[in-house]
Order: sequence, then C-alpha cells, then structure tokens
Amino acid sequence: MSKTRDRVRRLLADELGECCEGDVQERLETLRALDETTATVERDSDLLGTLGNETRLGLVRWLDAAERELCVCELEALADVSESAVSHALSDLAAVGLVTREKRGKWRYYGATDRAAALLATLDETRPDGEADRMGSDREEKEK
Amino acid sequence: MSKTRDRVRRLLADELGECCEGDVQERLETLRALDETTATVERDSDLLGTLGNETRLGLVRWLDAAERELCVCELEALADVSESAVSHALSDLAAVGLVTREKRGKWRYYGATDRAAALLATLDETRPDGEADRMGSDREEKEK
DNA sequence: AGTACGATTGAACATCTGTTCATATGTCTC
DNA sequence: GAGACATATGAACAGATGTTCAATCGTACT
Repeated sequence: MSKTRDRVRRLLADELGECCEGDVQERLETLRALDETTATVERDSDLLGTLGNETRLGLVRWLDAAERELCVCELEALADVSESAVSHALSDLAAVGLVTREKRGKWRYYGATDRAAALLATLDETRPDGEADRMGSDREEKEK
Repeated sequence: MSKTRDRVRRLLADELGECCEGDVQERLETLRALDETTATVERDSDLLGTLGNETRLGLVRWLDAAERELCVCELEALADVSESAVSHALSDLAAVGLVTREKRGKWRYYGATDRAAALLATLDETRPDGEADRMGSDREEKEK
C-alpha cells in the first residue's frame, strides 16, 4: 500500500504540533498496524453503502427474520418498490456478499448470509437506549 | 406502524402462490415479530450509509485503531481530502453516533464510539477468506 | 484591541444512486 | 412451438451525495 506509506511520510514530515505532541514511536506503530486495514476500507465501505439504504436493509431484515429463503415474489409484497427495484436491490446485495441466491425451477430464492446476520445483530446489540428520544438534540459538550 | 400493517394485509390478501405455499400462521408470526424492527430500518440505514463511504470509514478506522482521541489536524494528515471535507465527514459521523467529539482549548478531539468499534469488529470477524480473490467472479449456482 | 490558528458551516457543482419503464431471458405447461 | 409466469437487465432521469472554496466562528496569545 504505497498510498498509506505516502500518508505516513506526510504525517511524520509535519512538525508535531502542540495538539498532538505524543511520541512518534507510538504513532508509527499505529500506522504500521493500519497498513493492511487500509486495503479493506474500499471493500467494506462498498458493503456498508449497499446495506445503507432503506429498501436493501429492509429486504435483508426480512430475509434474516424469516430464517428461510424467500423468493422475489414474497419480498416484492413486503417492499414498497417495484419488482424491478427489488431485483436490482437483491443483485446489489448478492454482489457484496450479503445475500445468497439459489435458482429452483421458475423461482429464485434469496437468503441472508452469516455476515449480514452478524451485522444486524451488532446493530441491535449496540442500539443506544431510547435512541428515538435523542433525535436532533445535538447537545454540544462544554469546554473543560 | 400502519405502514407495516398495510404490507401484512397486502401479503395475506395475495393468494398463496406455488412458490411459497408455506403455512399462513408462520408467516403471520414473522410479520408480527418484524413490526418493531421496521421502525429501526430508517435509522439503521442512515447509520450504515454514513459509514459506507471511504473517507468516513477510513476516519473511523483510524480513530478505532488509535485507541485515543485524535484532533482534526491529525486526521487531516491521514485522509486524502481537504480539512473541510474531514470536518464535514466527522460531523456526519457524530450525528449518527459513530464518533464522539470533545472540545479542549483550541482543538476538538474525536474518538470512535463503542458502536462503531463493534461494527468494525464484526466486519473483521466475518470477513470471508481470500475475499480479494473472488472479485467479479459471479459464479451462478446451477439449477437443482 | 488585533492577529493567528483550529475547526465549522454554507453554497455551489459535478458525480453517483435509486427508481421506474420497457425489454429480454429463462422455465414451465399445454 | 406458443403462451404464461418469474425474474433480470438496460436506459433514462430525478434526486441525493461528496468535495471544494470562501466565509465564519471560537479560542489563545500579545
């Protein structure tokens, strides 16, 4: 990842400002550790972006909750968009590995992958209490 | 959620096609169980969509790996966009609860929230082996 | 007060996305 | 083969998104 190395160089070339006078060694460690991580960011953001849409997330939620494979005609009845849109959405989800697809006769059945299920579970497990109450309240931290 | 109830009605009004002749009772259960879930889809897709962007996911990765709060000037050096873009990105992330922000003197320090860390961990834990190898190979399942 | 600096905000604009409509593909039945 | 059905695909277009530039705000220092 030469891109990351460039960043490292840039970062170390900068004088250490007052905001972040922490030792260079620690910083170098952090940077090195992230070298591989950087490679995954593009792919992961693709996956998250695909899931980050009401139609597609809704479909995955249904598939995950159903605990069995559903065909497009079933999903279409649940979504608020056209059959074509559902098909497009499922294709996108399959492309990033969030759903499986299997053809059986005339129909094609879709199911949530383990990865999709794990992400949904994490969302549920970490959901802040009373999330609904905090809409738009952007309480700014006070200076200390 | 009257929206969901509408969907239920539509779904049950449909004759059960050959594709999905499974019993109505089970289906009703599933639907009822999803009643609350539906309410979270909009918010969750917002969060995922925010994280589903290279710039923003990259920032969260750095914050998570740093294991301490970083100020904008540090993050700017790591991102490939302008300081303004970093600021916009961090605002978006804070708005959906993926980063914390704290003002200290002239600087403002950002850190990854537990929720953000959990999502990153899930991504890492469920990463398919040799993910990089499977790019674009859309091996279609064969009929059975 | 004035200046410098870190960070945020708003406007503008090019690009990306998501949906629909129309058309195509594949499968089953007659 | 013809027709019906289930799903997929492509084009097109409105609306959303991400970045930059310019201006602004808040804090520290002299």
